[in-house]
Amino acid sequence: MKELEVRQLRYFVAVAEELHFGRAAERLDMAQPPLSRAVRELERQLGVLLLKRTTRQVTLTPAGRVLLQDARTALDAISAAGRRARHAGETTPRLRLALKADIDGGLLPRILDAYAGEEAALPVELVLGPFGEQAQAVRDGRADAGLLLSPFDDRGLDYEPLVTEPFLVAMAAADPLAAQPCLRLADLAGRSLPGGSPADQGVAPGAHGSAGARDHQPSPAGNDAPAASEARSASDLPEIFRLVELGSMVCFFPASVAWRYPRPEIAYRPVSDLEPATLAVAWSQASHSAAVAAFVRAAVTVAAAAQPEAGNTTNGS
Amino acid sequence: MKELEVRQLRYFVAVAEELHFGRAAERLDMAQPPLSRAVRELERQLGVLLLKRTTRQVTLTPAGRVLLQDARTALDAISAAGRRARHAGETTPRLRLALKADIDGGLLPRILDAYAGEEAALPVELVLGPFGEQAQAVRDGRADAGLLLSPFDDRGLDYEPLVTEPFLVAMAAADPLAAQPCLRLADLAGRSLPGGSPADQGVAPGAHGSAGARDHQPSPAGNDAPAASEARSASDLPEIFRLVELGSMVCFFPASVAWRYPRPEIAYRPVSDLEPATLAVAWSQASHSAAVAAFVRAAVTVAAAAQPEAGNTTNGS
DNA sequence: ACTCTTTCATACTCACAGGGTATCAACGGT
DNA sequence: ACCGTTGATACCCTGTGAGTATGAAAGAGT
Repeated sequence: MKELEVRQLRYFVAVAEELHFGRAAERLDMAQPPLSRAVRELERQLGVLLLKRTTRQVTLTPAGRVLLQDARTALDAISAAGRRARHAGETTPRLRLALKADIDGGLLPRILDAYAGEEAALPVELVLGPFGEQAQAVRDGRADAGLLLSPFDDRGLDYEPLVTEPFLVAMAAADPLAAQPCLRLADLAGRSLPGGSPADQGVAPGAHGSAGARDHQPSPAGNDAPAASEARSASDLPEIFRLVELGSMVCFFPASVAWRYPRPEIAYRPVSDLEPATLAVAWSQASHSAAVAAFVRAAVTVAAAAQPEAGNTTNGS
Repeated sequence: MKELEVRQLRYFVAVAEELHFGRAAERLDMAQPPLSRAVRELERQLGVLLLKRTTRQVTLTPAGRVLLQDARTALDAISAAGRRARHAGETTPRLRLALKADIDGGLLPRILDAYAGEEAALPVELVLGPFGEQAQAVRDGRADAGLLLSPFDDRGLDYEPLVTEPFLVAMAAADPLAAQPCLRLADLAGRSLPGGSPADQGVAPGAHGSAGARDHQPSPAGNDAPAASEARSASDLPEIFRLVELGSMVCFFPASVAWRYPRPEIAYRPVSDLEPATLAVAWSQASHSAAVAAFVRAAVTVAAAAQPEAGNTTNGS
């Protein structure tokens, strides 16, 4: 019953995600045979069959699915440990805040102001992630805290809700649907959404936890660069707006984002049967840092002042 | 910027806990020089000084403290991944429930009953942990769920409170303090508590999170046995009761535990300024298993029926 | 049905990293 | 001043993880 190894987990996750030893090996930048051996050895150690292989295809067993989940969180925890330790050693400690540009509900300036006034305040460094990867950034230690929209994968995170606001659908002003003052999801059936990567923006308030957003890591492993440009279908706001104006797609935004981009050619309409978006401040359960605590306090205070009727659901910590 | 290794974290944690390379090496069952080298190499990789060494003593730097925290959670996550995968591969899947004998508030039979009626119910295996190590057992995958008393280290766990009941202090019936119907903490100053291992029973509602209960793992590493007998000062209930009867110490218990051990020679008294104990059902954030969900549902339902006035603070998941 | 291709497994070799032993060097207590 | 304690350095050696070459099995195509 020997010790489990990081290498083994990385290998297994790669294979489990690719469901193909050859591709997985390529992704890991190694040859296929040692990869096969390593996974077999892992199975032997655990006494469990993780993958069902035929010469034509590889599938996960139930135990494999369990391990895939846990291995990902474990690998996150490891990266987080390394990143945080590195960060803690830097000469100028900073608070790294992960957010998606413009989803702060207009609160960010006030939050930063309030935070600057706190005792334990540090200089804030914004970590702009292109996807819905804010939660992941906090989880794996690239950021100390994050502002994120509510259906997010909260494993390993503590969080405090800040403000809740409705989702609006953005569509071409000329769209016949724009005549109605309020829509329902069914009305939008058949309209194309920013598909491919539904992770961007507040699209698809369905996909929670589990797989969903984090199956592939498109950037080459171990790349700490500020998030390589996402060459997806349509991912930056100007491009999305352009497509919306042209009527070739519709898109959901939290109200505060919509207010920030008033465009004559785009109509924003509420959607009656769509869960509202909740902006939350999240941080890793693992780190009890005074700077983070101060930031959370600042954020909650500002949000409470901005939306005084909000409920106060305290969780964890 | 190479990959962090499990071995390195284990080594660092050992040294950080012992603050002594020699002892740490012994604990890791290896020689001292390679340990020193490994830790140095870790520091080099992170570009951070983790330990300040003089020839006479070793101390943690701030970065070292940060890493100690994160390394522990990371190591837990790794063990959990291994244990859960092993468990998922077993032919008879079971729900492993961690609890301390008698702290279930008398709810356990009813909860098990209700659970047995659930769709996704599995045979339940009780994991009796001697310490306050239930949370740890759930965290590192030895158990799928746990019943634990409230101030517990909830990192990595989701939980749902079940019932709240006051702590009582148990003392010799002959004790002069027993004359009073209700005590305050100050009255007990100077009385000896079950010291040494304050982790047992609901003693000391202070020590939360961080270090505290989990610094050493007394049982030999990798031992999956049903928790080796704890040879601490006084850890099993009969022994504790004996000492209480003799007046040589006092001890706190949640009310339901006290009711279960009525003894003529022992007086139970409420303590006015002591936080009540909350029993909670907890499970790992990482595992979204139907069996666990069913158990939580059963537990919450039973608890709600037993204590209908309880508030309903929902958190996570 | 035969073949070709795809894909995972096996056999063998090699290199390096992690561990051991012996020893040194620095600092403290007496 | 000396000795004991404790971490660091030097050197060697073994085990294991990775590569290359090759095999075997199972679909797909004709």
